Amino acid sequence: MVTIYDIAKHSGYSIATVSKALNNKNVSEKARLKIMDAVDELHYTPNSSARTLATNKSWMIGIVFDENLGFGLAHPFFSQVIEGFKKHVELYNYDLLFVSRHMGLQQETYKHLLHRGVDGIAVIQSFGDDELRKSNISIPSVYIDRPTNEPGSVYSDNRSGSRLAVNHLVENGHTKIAHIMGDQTTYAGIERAAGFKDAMKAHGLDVRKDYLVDGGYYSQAGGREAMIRLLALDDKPTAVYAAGDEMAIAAIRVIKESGLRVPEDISVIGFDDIKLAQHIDPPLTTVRQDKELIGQQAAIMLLEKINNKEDMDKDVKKMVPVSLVKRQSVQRLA
Amino acid sequence: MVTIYDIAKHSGYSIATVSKALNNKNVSEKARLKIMDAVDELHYTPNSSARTLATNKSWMIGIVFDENLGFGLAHPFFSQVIEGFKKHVELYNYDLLFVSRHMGLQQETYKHLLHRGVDGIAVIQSFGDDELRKSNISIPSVYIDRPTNEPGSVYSDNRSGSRLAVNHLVENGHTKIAHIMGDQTTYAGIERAAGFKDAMKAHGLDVRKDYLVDGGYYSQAGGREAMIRLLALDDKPTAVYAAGDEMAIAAIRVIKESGLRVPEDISVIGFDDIKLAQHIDPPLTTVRQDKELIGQQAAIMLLEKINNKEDMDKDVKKMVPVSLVKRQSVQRLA
DNA sequence: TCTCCTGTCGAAAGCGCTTTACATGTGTAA
DNA sequence: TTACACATGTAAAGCGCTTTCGACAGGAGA
Repeated sequence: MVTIYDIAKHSGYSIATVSKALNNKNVSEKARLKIMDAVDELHYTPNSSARTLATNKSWMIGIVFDENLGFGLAHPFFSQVIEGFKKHVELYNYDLLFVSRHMGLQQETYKHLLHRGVDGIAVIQSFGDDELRKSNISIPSVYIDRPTNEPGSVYSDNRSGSRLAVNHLVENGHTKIAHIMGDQTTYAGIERAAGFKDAMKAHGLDVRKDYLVDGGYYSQAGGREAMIRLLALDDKPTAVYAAGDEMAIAAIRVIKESGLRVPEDISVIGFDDIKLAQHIDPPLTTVRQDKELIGQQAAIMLLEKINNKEDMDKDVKKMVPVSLVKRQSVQRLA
Repeated sequence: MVTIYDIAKHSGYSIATVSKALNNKNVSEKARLKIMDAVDELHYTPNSSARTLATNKSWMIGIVFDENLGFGLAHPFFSQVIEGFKKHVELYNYDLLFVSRHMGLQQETYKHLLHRGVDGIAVIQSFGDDELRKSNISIPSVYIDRPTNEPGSVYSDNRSGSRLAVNHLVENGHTKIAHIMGDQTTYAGIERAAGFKDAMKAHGLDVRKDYLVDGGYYSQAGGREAMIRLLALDDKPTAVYAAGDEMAIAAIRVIKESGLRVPEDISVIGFDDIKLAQHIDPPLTTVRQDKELIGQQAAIMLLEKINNKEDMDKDVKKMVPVSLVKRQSVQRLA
């Protein structure tokens, strides 16, 4: 391995000067040139561990995400958020570190990140009530998709999303609107359900208990079950708003299987706008989360914290707007 | 920051002994216990930079993937492969490092990885003819989805996949079979096209020039264009085999838009089995790539190289099998 | 009793870098 | 000429850890 010593010897300067030249500190132009020549000639690459050790700055950001959903990195929502995050932080030369799952223990993961000396942490996790507990020393961090007691989070405006969905349905003449809820321990699930109720009330509609069904963790299986329960009702809803696209897609399938049509008999609206949404039949009307933007905002917030450690504990929360994407799964009530 | 010195002082042993205790070297049980107590008490976390500097082992694996496709981390194929890769390497305590793109220059990326001191590199990239050029010092690496001049790669059995597709079509009575090719600078594209031709010949069918259209980089846009060209033919094919699901999906859409039906008028078969495939109408029959397995095999190969540096340059290639997933986009020719 | 071995432990060097504090040389002003 | 300021370069310490090598104690064998 070629080190700074080799460059020093080869260029005739001391290692201190070499280091300064490499870091754009004050050295004469002549020295810089000679040193850079040596660098090129010897194919020198600085050693980041040594640098990190000396400066206490790793230029790495740790990513922690929920592994319990079974998708891992391939999660349709997470991966896009992370991509948005990555695009922004790499502008500032940070690399991303994905650490091994440590038996699901947040505490262990945090320790590991501490061990790695990351400059910041982005946690992207929809549920779970335990948080990255800080030890005596703490790392700047940001939470995505869920506000926490810890300072700093960015998430979608879930309530507005529900309002958008309900409004759209009501505008199309629907009053018998059901809601397939996301798990009620998740922030998004709670907010979307609350937003749904509020919006219904705002329209003078009452929210019937039997029209409120739990779809669990946003999976197709959960959506399926929920929809089956709704179809079993004597007085079926004419529209259902699902708190997630996967659940909405499953719901559509169940409706079709039962011999009814979407949207002619029942209108369906989802949440997320995953890639699949536009490809199913009928294309799904849904509330779109701006995944890239969420990632980007989280990145901005985290870099801010990293650079201004003083107010690292300032609790900023950033809500990113959602929008309604009208496709063909909603129809005016006859 | 609490260091090994603090533990030494607190436990009454030297830092050498502390280090040994932490690394399960020979120390008396008594010493180990005392030291571990101190570790717990002081919330000690070892510093990985220091350790890496001393041992020249980082326990990080660098991931390099193609950013030019526009998906980044959210790429439907890549993300699943990487997830499979991650699942395996984390069993051995490796973390994954995603480095910033450096102006698309492989050479820069490689230098950066060298700078980071990763123990190994996984390159997942379907095309591009430049490779991670090694400098004088080289890092164990593995190439995914494309064999290279560099030793070590794992990829799907693309030719067999084409054979599977063609056989299935022929078994269903088709003879007028078109192929929407993947870009012919990509390994997969070349292999699938070659496999297609071989299979056709094996059945005594000739491959017509006008039935061989280029779909570009596996995108829907490319598939769309290719299918339009096929439909413009006087003598239309009764079946089309696309070298990628996205292209197949676009093709189906074009066919429907033209007033024809899938599979009644034209059968379609894809390659990949992305998640979308089962959700479109009609559900797509396709050649399935085992993304998780590819990732896992790559991980196994890389760890092998890392652990047996001697034969790092042994050129192993691993081909992972593909399978045909029959759904409803193929029909027996009337 | 003395010698030799074995098992534990510690001093110190070293991994590759940054940074402080100081030395040196040059030019300028008095 | 002397005095001083400034620009440039360097020696050395230190970041937190591993590892070699030697010291030492205690037990076994003669």
